[in-house]
Amino acid sequence: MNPPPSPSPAALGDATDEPAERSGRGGVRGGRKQDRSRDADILDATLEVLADVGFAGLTMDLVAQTAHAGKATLYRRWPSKSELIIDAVGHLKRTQVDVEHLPDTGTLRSDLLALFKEQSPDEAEQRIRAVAGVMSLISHDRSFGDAAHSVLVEPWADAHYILMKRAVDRGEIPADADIHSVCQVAPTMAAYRALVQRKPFDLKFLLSMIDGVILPALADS
Amino acid sequence: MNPPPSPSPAALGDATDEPAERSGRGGVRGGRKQDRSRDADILDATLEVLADVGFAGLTMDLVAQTAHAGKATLYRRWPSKSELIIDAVGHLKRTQVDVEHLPDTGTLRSDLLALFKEQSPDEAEQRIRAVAGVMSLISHDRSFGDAAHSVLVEPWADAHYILMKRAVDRGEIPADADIHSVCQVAPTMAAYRALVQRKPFDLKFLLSMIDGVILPALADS
Amino acid sequence: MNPPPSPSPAALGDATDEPAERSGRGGVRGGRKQDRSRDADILDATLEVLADVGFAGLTMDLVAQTAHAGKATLYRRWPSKSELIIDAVGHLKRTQVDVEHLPDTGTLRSDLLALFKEQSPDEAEQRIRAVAGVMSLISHDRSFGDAAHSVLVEPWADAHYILMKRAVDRGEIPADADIHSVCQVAPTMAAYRALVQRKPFDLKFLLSMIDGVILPALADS
Amino acid sequence: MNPPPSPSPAALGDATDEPAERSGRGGVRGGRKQDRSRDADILDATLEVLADVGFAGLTMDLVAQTAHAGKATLYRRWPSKSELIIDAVGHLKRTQVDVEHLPDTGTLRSDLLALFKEQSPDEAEQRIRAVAGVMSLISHDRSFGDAAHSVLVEPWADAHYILMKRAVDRGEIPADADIHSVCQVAPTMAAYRALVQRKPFDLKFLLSMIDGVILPALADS
DNA sequence: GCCTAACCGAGACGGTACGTCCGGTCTTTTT
DNA sequence: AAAAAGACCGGACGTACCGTCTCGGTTAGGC
Repeated sequence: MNPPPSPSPAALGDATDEPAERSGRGGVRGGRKQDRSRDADILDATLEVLADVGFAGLTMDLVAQTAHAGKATLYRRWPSKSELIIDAVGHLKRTQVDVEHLPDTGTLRSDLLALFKEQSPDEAEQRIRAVAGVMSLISHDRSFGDAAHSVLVEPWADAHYILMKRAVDRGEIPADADIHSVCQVAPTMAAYRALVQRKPFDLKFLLSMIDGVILPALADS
Repeated sequence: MNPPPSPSPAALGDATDEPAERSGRGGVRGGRKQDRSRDADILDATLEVLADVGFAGLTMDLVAQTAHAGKATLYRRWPSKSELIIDAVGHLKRTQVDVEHLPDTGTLRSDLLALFKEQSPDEAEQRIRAVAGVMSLISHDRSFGDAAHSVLVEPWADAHYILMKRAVDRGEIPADADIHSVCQVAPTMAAYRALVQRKPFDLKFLLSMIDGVILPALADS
Repeated sequence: MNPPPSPSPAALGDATDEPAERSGRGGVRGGRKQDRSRDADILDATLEVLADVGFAGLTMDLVAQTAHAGKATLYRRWPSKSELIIDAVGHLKRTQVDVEHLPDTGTLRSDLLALFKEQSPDEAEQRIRAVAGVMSLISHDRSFGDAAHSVLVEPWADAHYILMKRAVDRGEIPADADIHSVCQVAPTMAAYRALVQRKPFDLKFLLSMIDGVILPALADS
Repeated sequence: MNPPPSPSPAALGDATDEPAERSGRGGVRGGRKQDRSRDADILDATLEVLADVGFAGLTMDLVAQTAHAGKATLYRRWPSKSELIIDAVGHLKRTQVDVEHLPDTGTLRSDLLALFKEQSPDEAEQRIRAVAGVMSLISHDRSFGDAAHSVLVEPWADAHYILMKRAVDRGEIPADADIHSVCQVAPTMAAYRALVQRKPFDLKFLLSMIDGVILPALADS
């Protein structure tokens, strides 16, 4: 549903795709290759530091030290602290919803509830705190919003979409329901709650969404 | 529905509540009074700088210079940069929704559309840009989220609530609909769009909300 | 004999001698004064650090920390590390030869020897090590050579000059001797030994100078 | 008088003196030989860079680039930047004084003047600038002082010694004069002038030395 | 002629210091 | 005592450079 949002420092790779364009005399162009395995180390270190000391306490020196890297290595890959953090947040996405093993209880309502209960509160908390801690970056870099969205909302909207599609397939809800719009509601409002209001996405709120908005919106007219 | 969100520089008031504690002889307490007219100048300067260089480029020195004030004058009124900016955002005129003169066209759908078309796109844009520009503060100061919420979402949720209540009253929608939950949907998702995704809250999106979520959710079951 | 070689950060003081030249509206021009007492603190800290860790180990952060100052305070006064160190070396000069109390033994030879023995070997060693440790700066800044010269050679040349003048006055050496040239010999060669060859300025070398060069050059022709 | 100052890259030789310690089976030791012709290229490049940007602006990357060499090639030959520069200075052609063809005009005074006028001002200037430019190294490496001394002072002191010995031989000056000490005076003070004070070693100064110090010191007592 | 090891240019790497900038406090002078 | 101006401390930023290590490729030897 959402294409992989080109995550990482691409500029360098692109530039070296074209060898021997220096001068007419043959293009010697050697040199040690950039060790791309450092990328992941650095991004992991960034997330670790973020979790440890928060955004306010994150410094490039600390990241470099944690990743056992030189600052120059960081700046060779990312032009600024902001870009590094944005990439690191984009790196979070892998740990998310397992679309292959969604709950299948027979009714949409219990499916949605099961999906909510399935996730580890700790992991969710950590993910939200990481993203919330760096909301600062929204004003620095437009693309941060996309990264945050793709981490916090899209996977859940996808999951909701699948659950609703199944409900349509088994005739639980009418085929003409706008499940594309409805599947966005709970994940988006949960993210807003977490990021802006800093209130937990708890069961009470989820129930008000499911029983007050989602299921009524999908019911037979 | 929402209490007036305590808007202003509180630190000072607290400090000056207790004068004359210097010597025992009865309150020597003299000296020049704080010139409260500077408050507005400084807040205006803050907003001006925010508009000019954005949050990332905003410095206290720059605000002081723009307001033709000394830095000490700023810190005498606000304890930190964050608090100043939060106050400045709270200073944005809250004249968004005139609850006394909401549209009344006969159907909920056209009421909602009329409410949307009523607002000046320019003012809305400015308000959103100002708030979005300082989303940074969310990670610094918890209360900023509340300020943003009360500026961007609450007035609209209130308006939606009133319109839906009217629809209930005239029998257009069933009395047992959870209008309290539904009235949050469009304003919240619009704010999320504006703040996180930085996409405009346009008619197309509004229609998908109204026709895909809100009206179905409020229809007879 | 040698005029005080304008030692210190003068640029600022000069600039602020002329008030009210900002704009036509009156020249408000307030602001905290630069605390000149920090100058000496910082120079002392610089010399202390130099003595402790040597030139190679001297960093601006360390100087700032030792002086309990911010780095900005250092850079407000000196434009670079080199300039600071040069000034610090120029600051050494006060501890030197006491021209008022030169030895007076009756003969030039024993006067010169007494002058040599008078000085504390420790202080001399410290002074030489400080200067030698920062000879690096010679290639950075031309004026460093002057500072080193005025610290290491001029006071001694002055002293030698006075001793030789006395010898002329009492008829020990002829009046037409070029004491102005000869008084430079021992101090200059001692400095060269100390700075370039890193050999001590010991008694053996002094005697070879006095008996091999200075006294013969001043003897009756 | 002065032994040839061991000029060159020793580290390599030492390293290759002990081959075949890898495995027990008898010294597999093959491989390409070090291309010693690069040595001179690199030293020349070092001197070129020194002349261009001075010691302060000299970086190993710049030398490598100028010599069209890799940095590893530099460090394979010299263990540090200092050592490279010292070697480069030692590489300066030592063809200053032709001991076989010293002037012989009949008097010591005109011999000394002739020796001074003989040298090309340009070459002398270049040599002094090169050495002065790297005086920095004195604080890093003790042996640099010896290198500078042997380039700038010793050849001239040797020459002066020979001229004075001749003057003794032909009876111009007494045999008991300490010509060993006196022959050091002018060369040393000239070097000090050039290195520390950065003043030229001009005729005026030379005359003050010859007529004010050297000749009086060597005159009959 | 082929294999192997050390060489070579190029440049990424870890580490450290530089000089700049900014937040929040304190000082000087004026009102 | 509050105001404007700006110096002050502390600490992070992004850059530059040293000395090491890695890359792909080249050049001697020994077989």
